Amino acid sequence: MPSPTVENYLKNILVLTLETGANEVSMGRVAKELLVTPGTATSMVKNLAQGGWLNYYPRKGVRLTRKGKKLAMNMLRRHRLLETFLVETLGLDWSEIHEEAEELEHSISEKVLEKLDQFLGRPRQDPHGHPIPTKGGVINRPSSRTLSNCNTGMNVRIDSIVDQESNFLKFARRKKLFPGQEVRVLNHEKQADAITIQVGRGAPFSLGSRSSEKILVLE
Amino acid sequence: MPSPTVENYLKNILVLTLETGANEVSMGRVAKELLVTPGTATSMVKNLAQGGWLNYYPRKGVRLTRKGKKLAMNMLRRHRLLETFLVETLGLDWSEIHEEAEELEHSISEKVLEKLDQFLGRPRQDPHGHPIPTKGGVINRPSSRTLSNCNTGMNVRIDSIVDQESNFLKFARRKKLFPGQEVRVLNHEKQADAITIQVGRGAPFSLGSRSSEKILVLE
DNA sequence: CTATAAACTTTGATTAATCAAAGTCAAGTG
DNA sequence: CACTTGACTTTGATTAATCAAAGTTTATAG
Repeated sequence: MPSPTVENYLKNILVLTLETGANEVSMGRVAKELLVTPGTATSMVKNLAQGGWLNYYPRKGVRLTRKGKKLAMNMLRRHRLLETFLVETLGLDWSEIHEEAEELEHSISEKVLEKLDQFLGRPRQDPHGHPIPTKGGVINRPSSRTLSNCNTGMNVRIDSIVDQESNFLKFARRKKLFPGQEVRVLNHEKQADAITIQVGRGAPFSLGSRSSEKILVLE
Repeated sequence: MPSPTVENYLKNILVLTLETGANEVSMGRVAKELLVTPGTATSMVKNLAQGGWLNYYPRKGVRLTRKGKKLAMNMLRRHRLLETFLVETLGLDWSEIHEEAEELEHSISEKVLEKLDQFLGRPRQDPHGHPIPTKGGVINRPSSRTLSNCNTGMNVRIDSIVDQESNFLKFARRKKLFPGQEVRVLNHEKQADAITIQVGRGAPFSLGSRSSEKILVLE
């Protein structure tokens, strides 16, 4: 329902708030980011306030409402998934993908996006290393603990698989190593460079450190 | 440069001319196809004539110029390549792809389109069996001769594979049955419902009529 | 407490695409 | 030939997004 312009304003305002830390953004910054004259930004922002996307404090700035933030997060998700697709699947150059995604993000449907996410193996990060918001509109700050630094006896849950290489992902799928799965560390011999785990109630098996470093976990 | 609306008018006018055989299209048909009121179609068509996309003969209809036809063919190419991608790669349902492609075709760049074409293996037909125009804007009328009606001793070249079902395509790829390949018909026993062929200098093998009907060839 | 600069807002105009409704034309029918 | 019908065109209004230029506010420097 919202126009591409609305989507753009909200996405850019979100990015500005994430960048600056503050959650209010001045009109000057908005206008500059969107490459429009200040007058245009003011009148557009009034419409957005009218639509309940954000709160507008004249001569102060704007702040996204919950509704606005949700939409903006979704746009960010679209953008970053598309960038991932363009690099990973189609092999476009890093430098070209931003503009391309900028266009496509407005016309891809929720359904196609979901299929794309699935096709890509639900990546957590885009090619620039930026986190991809979830469908629910949350940015998962990636866990810094990997399976390779868990000790014998620990029970952890898989957060994500860092490697997007398809052979590794196939292997991971076969072993049921995917986000959300419970993993029990049966044995970790640092010297042997091997960790023996059990996924759910499956048969135990071992991984070398190369592999176990790619698996991010939560305790 | 042309707006999505311009692209839509031209593409739909092209499709109407292809469907009806005639190369002039009445305003009534244009308005109905584009789901706008007749007045809207008239004024839009005047703009298009202004831009050199088509010739407008009041109370008669419109006819695409060379320039208009070129753009329209390009839109058709985009549409059909996208439909192919949505079915083949993302596994969307046949029934959903038209609307999706209708949106995406306006925002995908020439560069991404080219990569997509490459990724898909330069398909000749979309999932509905419609031919995909070439980059040059030409529709390759598919050959009407299939491998199933070739006789013993003939040498033919594969034009395209009609079936877009991925298992069949995988099989075809394994057997090197793809557009451009030379095929020698070693034996065709009509009664046995089998044709024995040799692709390039490969080992001979046989196909039943179900399969050989899916392979269009040129003599 | 003014004066000025910078930041912001208002105003009025423009563009593309659309509709509703009124007007016009062309083709037959009686 | 006059009349009706259907197809098409014209007219005038509307909407979203934009700019340029004029106006207002806030902060700061003297």
